[in-house]
Amino acid sequence: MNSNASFNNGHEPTISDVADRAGVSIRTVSRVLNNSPRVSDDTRARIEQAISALNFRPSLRARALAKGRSFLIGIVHNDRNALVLDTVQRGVGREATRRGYEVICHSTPLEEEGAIEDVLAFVRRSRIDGLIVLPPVSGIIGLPQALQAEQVATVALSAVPIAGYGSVILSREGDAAGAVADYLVALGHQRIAMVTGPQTMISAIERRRGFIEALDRNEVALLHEIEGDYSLASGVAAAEQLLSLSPLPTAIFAANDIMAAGVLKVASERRISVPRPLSVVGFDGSLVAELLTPALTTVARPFGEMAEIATHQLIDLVEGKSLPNATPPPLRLIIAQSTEAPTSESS
Amino acid sequence: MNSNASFNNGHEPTISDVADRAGVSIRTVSRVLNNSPRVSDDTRARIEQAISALNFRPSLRARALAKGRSFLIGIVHNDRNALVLDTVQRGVGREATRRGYEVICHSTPLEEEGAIEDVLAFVRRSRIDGLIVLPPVSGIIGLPQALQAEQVATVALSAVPIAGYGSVILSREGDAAGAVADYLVALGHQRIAMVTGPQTMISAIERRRGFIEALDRNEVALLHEIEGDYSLASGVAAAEQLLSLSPLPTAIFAANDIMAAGVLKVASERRISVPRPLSVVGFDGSLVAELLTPALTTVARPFGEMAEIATHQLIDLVEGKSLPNATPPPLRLIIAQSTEAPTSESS
DNA sequence: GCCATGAATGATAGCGCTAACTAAGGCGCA
DNA sequence: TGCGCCTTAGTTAGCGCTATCATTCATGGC
Repeated sequence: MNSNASFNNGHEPTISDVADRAGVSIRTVSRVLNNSPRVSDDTRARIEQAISALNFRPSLRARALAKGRSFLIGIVHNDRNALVLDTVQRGVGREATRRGYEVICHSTPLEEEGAIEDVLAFVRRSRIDGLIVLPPVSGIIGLPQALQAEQVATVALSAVPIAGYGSVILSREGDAAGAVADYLVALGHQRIAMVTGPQTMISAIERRRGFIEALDRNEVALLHEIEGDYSLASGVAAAEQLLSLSPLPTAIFAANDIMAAGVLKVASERRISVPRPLSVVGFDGSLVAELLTPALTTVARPFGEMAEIATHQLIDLVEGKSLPNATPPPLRLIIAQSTEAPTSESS
Repeated sequence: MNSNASFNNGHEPTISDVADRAGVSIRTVSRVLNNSPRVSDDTRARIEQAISALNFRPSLRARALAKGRSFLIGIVHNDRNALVLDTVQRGVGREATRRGYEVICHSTPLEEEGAIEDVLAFVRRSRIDGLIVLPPVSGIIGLPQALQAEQVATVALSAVPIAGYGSVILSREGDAAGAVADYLVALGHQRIAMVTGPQTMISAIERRRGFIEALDRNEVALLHEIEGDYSLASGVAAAEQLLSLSPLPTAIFAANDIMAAGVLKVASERRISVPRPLSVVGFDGSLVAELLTPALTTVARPFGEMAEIATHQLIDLVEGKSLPNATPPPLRLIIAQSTEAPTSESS
């Protein structure tokens, strides 16, 4: 359509090209670029016109060098976040672009000792201004302190408050797990079992706690629980035990969608159909939930919005602005085909 | 353990700190940093020792400014790549780190017109030195030319050769689809149907072509084909038609795992069990394949290694080295529980 | 009318690194 | 012994911006 061709004399236009064209000094152009108030409307208009005429955009790297900042923010994640990574990156990217930053991603292993060193190496090497840490990496003990020592502003996503981060975007996973319990009890379930996540991980602890506390409030006792490690195999192993109980549970809550997939596998093998006589609930709201048969009732975490909020806070932190308390959107129970009221004879 | 504390006098050590400590000029330090040969072993050793004593690492942004390059490479992907994104990023990150580059990710929408503009805006804004483009974005008509005009080195991952990119890392998806056909025929299937991907997308065209050509070679005619769009809903819709055929197909090949999940859903609804009398095959080797019940026979694409190779080539391109022809690892047929020989009466 | 006041703009020194260009030795060879 | 040559190391001018001064110019109170 319109020829956006820059008047490129062999190189990108620089701030002095703009200054020449507008007939001012580069200092004044710089003021306009930085929204400094001491510029007359007239001059400002002339400069802005020159900027768009030349299709000029300031060099991030020159600005970075002069300002002593990189205008880069990092995301630290783990392959456990694979299913939500794209969503998170989009959220971070939207807000970062709006504010003139770029986003660097780093996938870190989760081995106890190596992780902190790995993250620190990443921070030092890339010279980012700020960092967003996703769970479960955010829950690593000692990481906030290590990052603090490294002088990098950090915002974490987490299921519980953690001291040491510049800010924590909370997702109330315990509450959401409680909502699952309420929902199952409301359907009429009494024999409810749970496959928990690894109790070394904060999110897993929270999901278990929230679920059990809500059952208590409903005066229903947890029939049985088995600890998994969020993997498919552990979901299968847990289900094999739970589905050998007699009488069978009428509902199983798995602490993530992947283990729930394992439960569905074992149920299918044993010809126990879902949702009746067995209801199954997952957690995460990942895209696998709807692919499974039957589609899984699960809890969706609004990672896109959380990421956006986290980025907003992070950049405020980097730029020394005050941090308003952000309230992230709540988690949402997504009811699909894997849950139903228990059959009458078994309730 | 060991205190890695830098002798930080309030700021990161710079090249002149190193020069002072080693008793040489910064020019000589710079030569060491850039592996220039004209430095005596003695001096080099002294400088290297000073570097590690100060825990100095050169500022990427200063180097970027001086060299006129950013040492940043970008990955352009799309939410369709969500399931492999983490793998790709790891692969790219490994090689990029090794060579002193950082990785910026950008998720781009796939609307026909908007995509090219979106990618160009990203390239201009971030000032990356090079770009890796994943399918299906890599297949957008006109994109290679637009990127060429933008002067950014680009390597694409693709199922077919595409003119205009600096280099293309090929995954022979047609061949892999052919291997699926061979495998099904070898099992004894004769009534085989396919759910294709959208025939506007290169990968979808290739998968269809490879599958049908291999069936031809085996002298088996494709019973029926329905075009989907790689979504779950389209998989369901296609399966509803295919499973209304009479006699039923004994095998269905879906062009991606997600549509295959849709086929499993419909099969389950209609109480047609898998793998007998109905075998189902997917494509992608995504982590959903193993979560499904039964676990899906599928084709794994070695994205991690492809990404690593792509990055290697890209950086060679950026640095003006010659490009050796890279042979990416082949795709792999993963045989799981969703396929089996057809029941004798139906073969 | 004169100087304090303040707004608008300019000159210029870095930010930390790279890369011409220069300069200083050490050596072989006539 | 003197000369050019090669190797090694230093000097210094940018890269494109920001930000600290300094400067100019209009204004207004006395």
